[in-house]
This record gives sequence, structure tokens and C-alpha cells, in this order.
Amino acid sequence: MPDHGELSESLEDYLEVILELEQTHKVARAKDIAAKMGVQRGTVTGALKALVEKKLINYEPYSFITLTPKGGRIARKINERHRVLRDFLEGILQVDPLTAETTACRMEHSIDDLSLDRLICFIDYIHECPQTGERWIRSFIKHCHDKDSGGNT
Amino acid sequence: MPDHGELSESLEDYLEVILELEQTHKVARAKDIAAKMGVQRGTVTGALKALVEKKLINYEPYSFITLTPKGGRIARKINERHRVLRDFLEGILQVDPLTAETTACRMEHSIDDLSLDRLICFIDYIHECPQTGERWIRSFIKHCHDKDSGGNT
DNA sequence: CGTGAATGTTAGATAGGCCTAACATTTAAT
DNA sequence: ATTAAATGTTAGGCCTATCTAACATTCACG
Repeated sequence: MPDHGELSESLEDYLEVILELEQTHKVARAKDIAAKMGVQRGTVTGALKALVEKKLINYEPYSFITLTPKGGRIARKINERHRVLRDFLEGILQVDPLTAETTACRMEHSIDDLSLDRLICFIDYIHECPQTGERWIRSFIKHCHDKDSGGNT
Repeated sequence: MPDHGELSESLEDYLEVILELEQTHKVARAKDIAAKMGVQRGTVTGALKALVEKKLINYEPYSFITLTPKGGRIARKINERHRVLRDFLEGILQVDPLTAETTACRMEHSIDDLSLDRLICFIDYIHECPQTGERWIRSFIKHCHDKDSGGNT
């Protein structure tokens, strides 16, 4: 059956990891992909085949792995979602860095474009609006703490 | 292998749907579950077996389907995530109702407890803080529109 | 160059989640 | 009470994603 454009969460993750490896190691190697994904080497081969099939990476057996323009676009998009969500969780909701990171890693697959745009806009607004900004966030943090202490007594 | 407590997104959805049906129809029937999930009747039977296995529903072949206390707790939790996320997307980020609904439906499986608590706290803060409240949201909406018009010229 | 270690691929298994189609049970109407 | 329609279950198949273990290739050193 033809490509319906819908990418599984798993394949989205592979693209994201390949992008990171391109940036840090110049080129992605199957072994590093496996390590980053927490998966066996053999599993990577299968995923690479699926990504070739969808024209998202350039790759033949034993060759280097690079993103095609289309693959790159998708990978950067997912990476942006990841960054925005993590920044929102950590920088605004005051979630600890590790939780923010792992939750962003899951939510990046479920947020849609519109909501992402609005979230970017929202974060931007909070930081830029002269009447709110950092003072506003500090005030929110205090509000959180008040709730936490008041709720269980 | 024993139950590691981790529930798949699919099974979480079944629990959520069963909860809704309990509330609107008094009792959940496989046919209605299938309809709500957009799945064939046969598929539901398999899911029900998995939920029985995990002690999340009371059910035997041809019987009614009800949530166990544990299943109910999980279902209400997921439902809460859904509501909070939808309200945030729709009420604060100003995403249209349909998008907010479908995106909340996906994100409800990936948000963690801490982030949810903070999000609740955050929404609450925006609505309650006397210096912000509705006026603040209106101001944000204007900020969004300014961005939209200014960005593409 | 030759060879062993590192890396990559293949094959076969498992598990979840879905489908269709045939079969079983329950229900409701006559 | 009989029987047809509605509902539920089973069986068998497909697809994705993973694993392990055996096999193949590449690379780099000596």
C-alpha cells in the first residue's frame, strides 16, 4: 500500500536521532543509532529500510546514513516540537529537567502544528509582555508552592 | 509475564471509553465500545481479555462490562488529563475545539503526573490571579493575531 | 596484505493491535 | 416458543516493532 504520509512514533524517533548524530558526528552510524534508541543493532537495520522506503534517508547496506531533504524537514520539525515542549515544561511549568526532557520526548509525537504554533506564541508572550515577564513567572512559582503546602494539611 | 503496571495507549483508551459508557449508558456494551473506538467488534473482545487479565474490568464472555476500582481510578485519571489538556489548548492557547479535542486525546497518554499537576496549577493561576485573569488572556489573543499578520509580509 | 575486532545484516521468534469472516449466543418480536 | 436480527466470540492473517543469535562485511593494525 502507498505511503499515507503518517509516520509512526518509532520512525519519528529514528529520524530525530539521525539528525542529532549528523550534527554531532557529521554522519550517523547504525551502532550509535542503536545506542541512542536503546535498541539492538538488528532492529535498526529494519527501521532504516522502512525510512528508505519512505524516501526519508539515503542509505544502502553498509553505507553511511544521511537524511534526505524531506527527512531533514521532518526531523527538524520534531526536534522543534521537542525543544518547545521541554522549554514550556521546564521554563514555565517549573518541571524538573529530567521529567521535562522525557515527557517532551513523548509529547513531541502527539502535538499538532496549530497547537505548537500557539504554544510558541504563548511562551513568547509570557517572556516579552512587559507587564508580565520574569516577574510573572516568579509569581506563578510562588502560587504553585502555596498550593502544594496548603493542599495536604 | 507479570503486570509491569504500564498500560498501552490502546488499553488506556478502552478504559476511558468504558468509563464514558458507564456514565451515559449505565453499562458498557462491546458494540458501543467498538463504535466509540472506531474498531471492529472482534477487536474489542481481545482488548477486554487483556483488561480482565490486568484486573481493570469485571467481565466474562457475554456479560456486562464494568470497571474495577483500580480500572476506575485509572480511567478517571486519564479522563482528567484529557479535560485539562483540552481546556489548556482551547481555553488558553485558543486552539479550535476540534483540534483541541483530538490533540488532547493523543497527549493524554504522554503527559506525566507532575507536569499535569503543574499545568492544572498554571491554568488555575491564570484564571485566579487578580492582576491577570481574563484580561491577560485577551491580551494574549491579541498578541497571537499580531504575530500571525506580521510574520508573512 | 591478512586477519581479528568492530560493525552491520539476516533469519526466525514473540507480542500487541488491528482486520475479516465464520460461528455462537442472546434478544426481542410474533 | 420459535426464529430472525443483533450482538459477541473465535480463528486465522497481517503489520509493526522488538529481540537473539548466527552470519557477512569492513576496517585498521601489524
